Amino acid sequence: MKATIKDVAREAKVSTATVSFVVNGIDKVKKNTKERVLLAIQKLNYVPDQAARTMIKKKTKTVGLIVPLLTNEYWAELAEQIQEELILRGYTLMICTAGMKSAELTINSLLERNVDGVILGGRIVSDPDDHYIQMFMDRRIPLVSIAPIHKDVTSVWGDNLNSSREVVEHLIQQGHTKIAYIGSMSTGIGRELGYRNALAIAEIPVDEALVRNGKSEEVHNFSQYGYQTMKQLVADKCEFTALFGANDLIAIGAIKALQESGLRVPHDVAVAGFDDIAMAALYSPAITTVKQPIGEMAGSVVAALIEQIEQPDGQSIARKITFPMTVVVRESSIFPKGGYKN
Amino acid sequence: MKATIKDVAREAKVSTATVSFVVNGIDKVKKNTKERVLLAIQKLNYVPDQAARTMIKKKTKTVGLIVPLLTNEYWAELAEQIQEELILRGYTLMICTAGMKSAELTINSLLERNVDGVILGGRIVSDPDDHYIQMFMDRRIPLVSIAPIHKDVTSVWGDNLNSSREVVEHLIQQGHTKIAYIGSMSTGIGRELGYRNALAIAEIPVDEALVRNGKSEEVHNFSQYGYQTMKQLVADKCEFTALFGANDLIAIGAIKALQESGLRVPHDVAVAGFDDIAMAALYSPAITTVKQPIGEMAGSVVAALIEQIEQPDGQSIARKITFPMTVVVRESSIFPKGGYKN
DNA sequence: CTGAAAGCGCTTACAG
DNA sequence: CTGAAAGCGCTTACAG
Repeated sequence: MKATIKDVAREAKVSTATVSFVVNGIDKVKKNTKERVLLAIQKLNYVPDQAARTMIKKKTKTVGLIVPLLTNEYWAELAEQIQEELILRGYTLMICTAGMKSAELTINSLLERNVDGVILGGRIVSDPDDHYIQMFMDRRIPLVSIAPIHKDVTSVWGDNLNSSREVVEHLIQQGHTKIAYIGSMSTGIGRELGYRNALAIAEIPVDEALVRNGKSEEVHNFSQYGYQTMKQLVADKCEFTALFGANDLIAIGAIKALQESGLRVPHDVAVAGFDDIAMAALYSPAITTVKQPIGEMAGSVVAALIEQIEQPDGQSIARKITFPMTVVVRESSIFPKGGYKN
Repeated sequence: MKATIKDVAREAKVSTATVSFVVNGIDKVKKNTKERVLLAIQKLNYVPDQAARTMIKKKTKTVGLIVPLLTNEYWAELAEQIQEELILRGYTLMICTAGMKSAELTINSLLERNVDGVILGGRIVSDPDDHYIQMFMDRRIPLVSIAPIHKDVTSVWGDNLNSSREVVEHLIQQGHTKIAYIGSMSTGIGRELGYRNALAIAEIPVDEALVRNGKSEEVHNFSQYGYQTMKQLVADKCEFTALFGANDLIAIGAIKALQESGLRVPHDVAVAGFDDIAMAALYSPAITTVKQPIGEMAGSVVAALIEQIEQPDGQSIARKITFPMTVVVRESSIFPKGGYKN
């Protein structure tokens, strides 16, 4: 049988109020009493019942996270970090993967459960009209996002533009001038702009044939998209000696395609990706990429959300919080001994 | 102000009990009365409070899933599939990653939220004495696991032993006799036994120097573990022409180490992994592995759990449900033209 | 500091 | 059929 606050009170020979004070860290209880209560809690394996608490407080201490999918390591890691941050602050996380058939049901379940707030990991793919965003806002559910998706929603984001510029500048410094770009709607415009800016600063004209941008509907699977797009680039007989892929999975797919076409990386084509997933270091060749400060971003997004939840009258103007990111140079872009053949 | 059942009762001039009967479709109420109540509900925009209901019914329609971590694609996919199955049956999923610092807090939150049931994805790493399993069982929380971790818990599992035997037999058929094994506590004993059985059937004596088994405490990061262990095998000057890694990440880490040591895969060493994560097909070389039927396993584990939740008096004997798995042969183990050098 | 007691909004025996 | 009432497990003024 599950122990209740009454059982603990009886065991510790105090009132339920005192137990409640101890459990909630309200500093009213004599040290001696407190210890007795803690002992009883431990002995009975007491865990407070959230439902009862919720009924009184009208707060569920639950936050929803909507991500496109979990099988992309980037989102998986973000979800882990966000959960960690939330749990330390006493909140529970409910994860929704918006890429599944059941997306609508999952998102609705957030509403039914009366979550205290929602973190949006990018735009909800199945929701072109921001229908859900509007619904959350109508219900006054605090909202925060990982990408700047709506002018009234505070967002946390990496500085995609500048870090993309930096990684492309790294390729340029390696002697490349014919640099291809493979991105998609869902990797965001910032990375493409960074690519274009780097070329502009170096006074290299952009060859639009080398810029490939998949519409998000087409891109369910980044690595496959990278693979197919690179096959296409090769089939189109495009000339290039380097590639900037808008994320690591795209880059890995592209490398696979290059290798199948008999092109070596980095000897024939240098490659850089984005995100620094674990596989970037493990791949062969190890992939030059950009590392996002996921831990910090998770902390920031959680802090912003909890601020909104707990101080609803505070600053309500939506902010954009931008984090710097770091270029990580690895084998896939390093100028090999003997130089490039082109 | 939100309307309560009392407001409705007053409005309809009945008792709260009658309102409750109407709301819950309990057919006890005279048609006339019922209509009056429905009218009042509509007028007041009454929505029952879930928290209050939960407190009495002791059912939250929520299920917890405990996985070691989310950044392993295998667990991420399993989590996605389980969520999909649950949501279609009207349940919400709460995911806990047991590998984080906050593991204890997260698991406790499952108890606080009074989940109706728990799915254990393998043994909880931080819980050597099955303290949590015991706690769930003590509280009569329906429990189901993805690996056979406890004799009283129904489990769903792939047939590790036989599929491991098959993949090692594939290596043997390729002409290999000196086959190394890298596994760990957390990948389970079945895969190692399959390896041993394959050798035994082929009458190849096991060279224990080639069998490496990390204790689970040491193995936080499979790919790194595979990398280091392979470095060690090479440093130990062990003779082998093939490797069976107990999962794909171990295999990938090992390949990385082999390549750094100047050994080519599969020319000098053939490699096979396990799980068929997306990266297995994308890696270079593509990795021979074993594919688990994750969708079916998720469906099965959810069905077993919901059966326990909704028919607690039904079959209570713990079952072991085993799924067959498929060997997927790819480049990393294919005998190259010209044969092996040893 | 600590306890007795009044709820939070709902369900459910138990009477009538 | 319907109502009065006893909880579910917790929090929180209000006394002492």
